Amino acid sequence: MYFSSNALARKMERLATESWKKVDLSPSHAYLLMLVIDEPGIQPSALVEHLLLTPSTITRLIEKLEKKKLVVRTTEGKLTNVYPTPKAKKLLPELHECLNHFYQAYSAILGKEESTRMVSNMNKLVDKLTD
Amino acid sequence: MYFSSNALARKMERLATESWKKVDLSPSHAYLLMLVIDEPGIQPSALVEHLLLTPSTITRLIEKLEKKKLVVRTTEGKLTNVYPTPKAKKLLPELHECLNHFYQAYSAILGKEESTRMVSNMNKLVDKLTD
DNA sequence: AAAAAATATTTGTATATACAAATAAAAATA
DNA sequence: TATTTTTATTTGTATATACAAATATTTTTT
Repeated sequence: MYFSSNALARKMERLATESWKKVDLSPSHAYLLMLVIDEPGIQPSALVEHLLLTPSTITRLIEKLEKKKLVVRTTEGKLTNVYPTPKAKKLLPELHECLNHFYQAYSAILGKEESTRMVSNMNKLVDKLTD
Repeated sequence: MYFSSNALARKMERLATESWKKVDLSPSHAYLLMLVIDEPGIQPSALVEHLLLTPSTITRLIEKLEKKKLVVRTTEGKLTNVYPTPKAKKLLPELHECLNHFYQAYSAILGKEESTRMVSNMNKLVDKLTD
């Protein structure tokens, strides 16, 4: 189980990295950016929930996107809002293309049905492991 | 799919790390060590196949176990053999205990049947992704 | 036999992520 | 209102792993 889940994650990472090469973003950065475009002003805590990553990782991802001028951060009190830049919005169609490319890539290998089932099983498992 | 597989791997990593705390080894180190004990003189290239990791990672894992005096390496020509030390052999029962603890931990959460099915599905998937 | 190609391993460096501690602000309690 | 607790985010540092290049050796080809 240990090695299977790790191996699967690494394979998926590779496939995803390949898919997002065109926009020069890692899959995590790309997903985060899409969430920010979809919901401008979204807070890091919300990103944590969507992406199943830890707060520190989210901070690091945002920092990198900020350097690339794809998002901006405004902090008021203890809360932070993350907004997409025009540059990011312009990139959206390409991001969707990459997402689609990735989906096609793995569902071509697994079949759409099996893919869907697998994802939902994994999610169930993750939920159960999240106490 | 991308986040689900990654999240699952991270949860499993945590569960496994917990299980191997007693012997003060990371799961990867522990599995590698068990393989070496099981097949003294095993070569890095064989470990690569068993553990689904890259050669460089295997080298790094062995290096660490060597520092802990749990394995020794002998190199002749381009081939390297890895052997367990007596210290490692003495550790074997504890390693098995940890392995069992880990198995109990996740199959308690998922059920033995679902666990087995999940693992075999993941392996199938990994195989298909390994071109 | 000399040169080229293939194979096994190691080394330098980079990426993704996490944990724990630090910071800072808001909310709850006394 | 002052104090404590909780919540949100960031920072310092560590781990697991990979890729690409380097090294060394064996095998194949010429």
